[in-house]
Amino acid sequence: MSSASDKALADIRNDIIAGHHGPGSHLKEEELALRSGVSRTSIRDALRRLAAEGLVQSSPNRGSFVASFSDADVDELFRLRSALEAYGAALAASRITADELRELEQIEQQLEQLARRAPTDLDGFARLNNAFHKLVLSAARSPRLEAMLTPLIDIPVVLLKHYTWQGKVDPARSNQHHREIIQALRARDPIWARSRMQAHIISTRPHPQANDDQGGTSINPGVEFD
Amino acid sequence: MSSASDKALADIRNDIIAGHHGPGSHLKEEELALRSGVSRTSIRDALRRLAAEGLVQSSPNRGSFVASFSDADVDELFRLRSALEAYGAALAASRITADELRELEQIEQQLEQLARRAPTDLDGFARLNNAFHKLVLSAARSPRLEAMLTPLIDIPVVLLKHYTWQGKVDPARSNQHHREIIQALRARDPIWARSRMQAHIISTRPHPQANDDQGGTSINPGVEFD
DNA sequence: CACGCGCTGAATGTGTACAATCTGTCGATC
DNA sequence: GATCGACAGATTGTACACATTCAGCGCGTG
Repeated sequence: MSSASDKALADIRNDIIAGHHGPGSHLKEEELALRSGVSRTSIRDALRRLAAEGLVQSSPNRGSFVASFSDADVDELFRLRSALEAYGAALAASRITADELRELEQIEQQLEQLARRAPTDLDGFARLNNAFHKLVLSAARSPRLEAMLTPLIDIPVVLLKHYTWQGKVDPARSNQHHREIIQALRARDPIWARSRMQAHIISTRPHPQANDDQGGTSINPGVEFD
Repeated sequence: MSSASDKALADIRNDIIAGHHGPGSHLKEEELALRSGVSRTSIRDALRRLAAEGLVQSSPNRGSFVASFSDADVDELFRLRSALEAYGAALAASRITADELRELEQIEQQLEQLARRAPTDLDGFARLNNAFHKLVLSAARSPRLEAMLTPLIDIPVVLLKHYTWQGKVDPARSNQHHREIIQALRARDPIWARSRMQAHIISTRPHPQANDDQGGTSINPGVEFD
């Protein structure tokens, strides 16, 4: 399945990211089929793949729904992402090419340009930020890691659309981190790259508001993730 | 899609694990459909899910093939699994119930019984070992982590069938590790559980024979994984 | 009024037919 | 003899039609 199903996949994903389907909304197959101009068969295929990515959730005989995330889910997501992407950055430090490093710098400069403007273009920022992280990930040369992590990187973009990012995305600090990551990669220092990436992602994670330390089933910060 | 597709999924997976389809072999849809007594539609669905798990690889217009793993792949797999499952163990330490702990001990005792017999029943050992790890994982109460990790836990079973496990599976040592993990979980000590699990998995990983330290693109042990 | 039963319509699950694509082979040509 | 090209068979991709399941609703009953 290629052309039709791929088109469907792209269409649906774009519509979700663009906010056309809100979290929890029911993705009806026939509706999507009509919208994309392909048959339900291809739509189902695309939905399966999106479910595998975690962007939609399916239940038998009920259909597919856009995934929705609780605060705890988001926290969990970022911790996982932090652990995995830090691992990826360490691999990338050994394997990244000079070309890729150059491209990384280009992206970083574009990010800085964007950060200097007054009303921050959050959309564009997210897109460039994504490109940065995807590029580092691909430099790790681990297809499986890439497959697991790509959805985790994409999901925050969806979150941006529908949840209020708890107050602050700090472009300046984020760019500072990016520079440090590039520095570590250029030095080909896996440990450095690892810790920088981990710190970067954990620090960009949205805070569960006023994390009351009642303990219970909530996550114990700074302990469980590596 | 439930009954037919689920049956297909189970059938195909079992056949792969049982060694009926070797690594790299072409999984022809019609053939599988005949074998499972369902239509190609359901087979395709099952193949998609298996592809998402990484147990099969699909390419457009060519079909699906049983995944095959190079030594480097296997090494990568185990490192990833180590990082993720250690994280899961840490979560489990906070969240596991008394019932689950009891069940864990039961499994461990069965494993010990098996280890005492002369010709080690590798098949049964693998199955119980799997149950142990799956149970710890489910105690972490993180559906996403579970989804990512389950395939990584299952794949070694497939490997056992077709690759020569570099010499030694040491049941006694493995059981020793399991006891320590249970101990850490009962103490509800995330850090302890984490490090025990990590050590356990890394130590059960098959060694890429005589890891010649030529460096290059090969993995630098003890550095990149957390 | 609350509860339960059965119906109905919409949505998903499954099967089958047809279209598109690829792989390997056979033969013609240089 | 080697290479290129076209054909044939097999295999996957897509569409559509039918079967099945489920959620909601209205009706009747205690």
